[in-house]
Amino acid sequence: MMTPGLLRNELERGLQSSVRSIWGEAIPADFRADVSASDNLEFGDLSCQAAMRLAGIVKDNPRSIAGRIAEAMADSIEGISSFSIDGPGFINFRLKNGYLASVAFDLASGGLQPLLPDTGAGRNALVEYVSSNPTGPLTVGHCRQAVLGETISNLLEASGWTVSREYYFNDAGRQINLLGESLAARYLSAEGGETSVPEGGYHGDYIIDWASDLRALHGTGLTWASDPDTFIHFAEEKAMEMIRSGLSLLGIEFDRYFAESELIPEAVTDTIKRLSSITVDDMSLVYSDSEKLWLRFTALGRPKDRVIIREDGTYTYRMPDIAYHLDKFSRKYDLIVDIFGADHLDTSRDVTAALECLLGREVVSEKLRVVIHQFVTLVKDGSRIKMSTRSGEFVTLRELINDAGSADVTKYLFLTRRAEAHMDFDLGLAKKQSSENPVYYVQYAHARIAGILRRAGEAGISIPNEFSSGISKLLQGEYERELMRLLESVPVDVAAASDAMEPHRLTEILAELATGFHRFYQHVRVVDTDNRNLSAARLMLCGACRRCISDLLGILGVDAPDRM
RNA sequence: GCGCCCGUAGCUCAGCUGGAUAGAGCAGCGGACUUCUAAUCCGCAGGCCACAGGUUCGAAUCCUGUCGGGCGUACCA
Repeated sequence: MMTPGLLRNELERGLQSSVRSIWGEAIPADFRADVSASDNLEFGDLSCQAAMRLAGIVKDNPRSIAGRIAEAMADSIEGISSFSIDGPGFINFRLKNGYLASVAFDLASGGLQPLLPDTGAGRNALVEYVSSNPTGPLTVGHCRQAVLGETISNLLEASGWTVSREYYFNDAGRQINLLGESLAARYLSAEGGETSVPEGGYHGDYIIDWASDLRALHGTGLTWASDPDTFIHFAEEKAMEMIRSGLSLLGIEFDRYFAESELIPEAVTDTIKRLSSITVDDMSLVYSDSEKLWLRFTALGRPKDRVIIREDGTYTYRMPDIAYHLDKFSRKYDLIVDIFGADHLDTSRDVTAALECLLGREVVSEKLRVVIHQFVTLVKDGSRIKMSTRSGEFVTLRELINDAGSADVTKYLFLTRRAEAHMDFDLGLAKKQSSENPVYYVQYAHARIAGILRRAGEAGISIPNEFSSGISKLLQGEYERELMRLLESVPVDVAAASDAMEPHRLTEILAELATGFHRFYQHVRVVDTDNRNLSAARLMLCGACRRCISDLLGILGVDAPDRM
């Protein structure tokens, strides 16, 4: 099967060998003749700009270089019908109609997956995301990360990776203690006690509900002084429950919730031992300062040394985080993906530096990929809202989904922006936006196609079972070709999105597909009982489009409805 | 102060491993439903790509600086 990816590879190889056969040694070893999609149909379907980049190297003008390259292209590449030299020196290629139609046929019959390059080849990837500590419900900020992580996981799976989704949380630190103490305060104050939420504690109303649940279960009489573990465990359980229910609203299921306490007891001490045995410029990586233990991050190229063990003997959170990452590496994954908010950037760099020092720079840079996303700023009535779980001021995931109308709308909205872009989210506009949301535009295209397929079924017309050149001869019209060209580029673009781990590109592709189909629909009649062969051929394009849309929406975790 | 991210149409954002006239959605204006779903399509209008330099045959894209916004700069996570 000639796939869009293979076609481009062969074309690039052909161009490269042609360049080498002409100029030989003058060409740098790493020279690549890239082929990309033409952004304007007038310039053909694919375009190569190697000639312009070679101009300086071989001392000739780009147009003449382009001519020589094209002339030397050995045999014509399967699927390419013609080329031309245009503009300053672009080599433009036109794709054969038969090839375009065959790709559409493959899409219609087997969906997107078989046409995607098998980059992962069954290797194992671990994706860590959300990883919010159990201190309260998931908020708008977590939502972006959850959706990002889930879609990246799906995208990796689409390109052949076996993905494990993991949620890491800290169940041993002082935050959990504070949470327990905050619960105790609510519990006791309901009994008329004077206790108030502790300094730095959690003020959210949800803790009041937990307190009454706790009384229902344990009655009265518990005190923070004598039963701290009861409060802590209850609070943690409740918080995890809230988090899980939030995630289920988004349709997200983790393969594993990894608690810090699950790290074997020696994991952290062993890590410290290993770090202690390392010296950089005759200085130990670990040093003590009276009662505290420091890690010399500055020796690893980081801006500041950090405390790793406090005076009371407890670890600061970088330490277990390093140990946890070592654990991940020891589990023999081929790819380890961390998804973090911008506030974790600095820490993540520290952890990476420590890992590079312990495992070797090559191993870490080969396996570890960190995706950092910027924050979501909530805007209400024109002004920004500062969110904080601790102060109890936040908008939950659930409220957000209710406001936006559905989980699908919410997910799609978050995925239209790239991770590094800051996001303003106007709550007041959420509802208004949702009725004119791009997701409906895409879903509507899908529903329209489903409608055509139903109608065709009633008329006894179906997509051909086998591909033949006769089919492509029926698809010569302007709108057919436009749609086929679009469909042909989808697998390549999806593969690129997967390699870059940039899910927002999928929403771009979807919007293009929907636009392409709506245009096609507007101008071309599909079901026509007087032209059954033509109908069947056009139906094939509809089927290809439908599969592409539903497969892509599937990767985003968004529903592809048959009726709207 | 220092580090990272961002600054593109009225609004929300794509485009950023340099390339052929800078794109989309929404908002605005004007057209298209006896025909497979008008949640659609077609057209018009809208831009010193924050600003100033630099590299290049060629810059929204790369480099430097300035301004503006976000995040971090904890013995919180």
